[in-house]
Amino acid sequence: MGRKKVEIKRIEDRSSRQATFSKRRSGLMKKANQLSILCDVDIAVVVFSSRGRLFEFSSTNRFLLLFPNKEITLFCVVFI
Amino acid sequence: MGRKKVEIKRIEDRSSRQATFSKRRSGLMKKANQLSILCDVDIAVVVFSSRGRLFEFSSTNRFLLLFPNKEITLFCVVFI
DNA sequence: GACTCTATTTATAATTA
DNA sequence: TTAATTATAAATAGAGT
Repeated sequence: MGRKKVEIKRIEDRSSRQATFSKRRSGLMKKANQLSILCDVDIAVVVFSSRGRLFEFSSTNRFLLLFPNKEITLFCVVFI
Repeated sequence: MGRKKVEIKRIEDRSSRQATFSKRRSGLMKKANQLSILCDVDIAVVVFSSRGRLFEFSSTNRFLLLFPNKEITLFCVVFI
């Protein structure tokens, strides 16, 4: 989906990896949102960066997203 | 990405919705897997169908996927 | 419902501003 | 560096099995 075919393995270059992370993370959340709407299903996506930053998507408040503290040593998605 | 542009709203036709769910769910999990590998991050995706079936992807065993029972009234993704 | 096919849309890698 | 641009790879809608 770009100028070149990309092999699916860890991107070693730091800035390339960061750029790809930003783009593809956005794409993943978009896809999750579309799927939840098109098919009327509940979806949660959680992504942890290597530095412990958390990115999440939830299609519904039927998921409780719990963030106990900023260190995020434990993170829960609870389906209620 | 298909023969026609699709508006992002609930697909009313049952079998079309089911077909799309199957295809796009597979696509979403694939994208999650690629992102986790390319960018070396941890990802969990949980999808609940309207009938309560659960589909999940986890890039790592740092996520504990807890299934208390088959009824799945409560489901947890725990980041450890 | 789950495959195959393929026209077409969409995502995105590399580049440029 | 952050934001567009654009050429190309990839996903997928619809049809047929």
